Amino acid sequence: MEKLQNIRIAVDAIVFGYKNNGLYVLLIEQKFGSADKYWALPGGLVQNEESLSDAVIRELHEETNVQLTFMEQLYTFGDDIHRDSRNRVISVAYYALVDASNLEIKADTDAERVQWFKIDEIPSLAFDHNIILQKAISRLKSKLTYEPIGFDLLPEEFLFSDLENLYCTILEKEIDRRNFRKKILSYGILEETEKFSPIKTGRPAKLFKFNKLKYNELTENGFHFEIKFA
Amino acid sequence: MEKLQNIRIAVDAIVFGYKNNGLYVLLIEQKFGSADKYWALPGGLVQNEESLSDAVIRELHEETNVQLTFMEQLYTFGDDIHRDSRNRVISVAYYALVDASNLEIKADTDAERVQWFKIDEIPSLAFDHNIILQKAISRLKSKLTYEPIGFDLLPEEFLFSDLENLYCTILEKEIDRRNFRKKILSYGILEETEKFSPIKTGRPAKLFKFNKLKYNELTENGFHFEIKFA
DNA sequence: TACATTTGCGTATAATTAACGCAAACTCAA
DNA sequence: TTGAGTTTGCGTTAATTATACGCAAATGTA
Repeated sequence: MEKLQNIRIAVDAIVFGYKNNGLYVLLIEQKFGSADKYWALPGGLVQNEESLSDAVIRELHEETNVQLTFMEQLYTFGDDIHRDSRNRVISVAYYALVDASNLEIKADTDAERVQWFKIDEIPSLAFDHNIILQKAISRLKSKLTYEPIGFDLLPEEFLFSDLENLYCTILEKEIDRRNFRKKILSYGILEETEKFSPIKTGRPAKLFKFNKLKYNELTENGFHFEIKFA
Repeated sequence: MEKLQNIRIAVDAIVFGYKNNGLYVLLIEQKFGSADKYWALPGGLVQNEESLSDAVIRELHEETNVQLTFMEQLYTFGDDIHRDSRNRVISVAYYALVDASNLEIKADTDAERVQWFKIDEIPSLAFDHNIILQKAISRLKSKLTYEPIGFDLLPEEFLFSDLENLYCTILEKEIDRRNFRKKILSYGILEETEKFSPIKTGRPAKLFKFNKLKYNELTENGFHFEIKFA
């Protein structure tokens, strides 16, 4: 006869933001006991009557107040049965994007601190969260090349140079500015606005908007977004 | 105060096989009570001291005796909290490939029947297994275009026409035989053998082997497998 | 020996990608 | 007011890759 199943199920969230030409991830500081402090991904146990994605939303709302522009299941971590030393916990990880340009994260509470960390300055995290984060970064990078999720990291209206920088920074690649522009424009998924950048250096730059409706329409007709680099 | 978590965790497997120019999936017949019979994906509850992927292997071994050539996590289904009407069960689904050309599935036991089903002749399955299967098919299709997993569905040594038929059948697309051959050969990931097909119609065809070592080496140097169709 | 069939190699053309030139439109400082 | 510095926005050309075919070679069979 089998023993009763005694496995807990949790969700963890990797929230990415892009600001100051850098990719950031949201971490919280967990306090175990008095001196034991660890930065960790936001997350927690799933409630009995709650869907997995609702659990992620709830945990994020409890710990931060970010407004997600995109969320997707990443992977379920349950092969290392001692990833949490106290109990067996299986974690379903989700990654999400926010427009970080215009965002206040929740004020610190007694229990927790919340903070953006630059992607190349991540400390040692609790549990297997460094591994989870690596997987999220790698997924973000590849998704960026075949779906237009870069726009979910930018403000509603953005400069072409912002988009270009975002791609260069996250994918860590050089890119020909002119070919990149030509390619994206050829897709016809951007809308020009009448507005111009407030930045007062060089030739004034138009602000663009991503036309999601148009993108969906094209996609239904077999269009496939793709950004490749040398 | 929170109620104790009461959620079960299961794994389910989608095992694909390719034979007679068709894509097949392995299903088992589950018996609930006397008259209630349902075809379902192989799977079951995860044991306390067992990794997720071990659980899949174990369940498959208990129910079938297939030899997997590829396995990967697909998705975790836990948003519909009533997907199993008896308890809340979250299922981590894995999909796997086998060389079905030379394979005996386990003899029926009293409890269960095991059978290959052609992908376009799937009955109504237990729980949300039709949805899970759809997701697996869609993942298989897309993965086929950017990773060389087609070879995992074929025998060690195969004809070019087999590979070509596999792609046409699974992706449901026409393809120019000559361009397909040229493209695959240009990658240098196939080895010619000295052997020829036993089929006695038309010009004798060479048998080929997939050179996985060579593929891995190329991949490390930035090579990217890709098969696109018009 | 002619014919049906499938394999294996080749070539011409179209489409796409990569590499780069350069003027336009602004700010700022001399 | 003018020239230097900077960034944007639009082109042009060469290289590469994809697409659409043609056709002979090698078998079995009538």
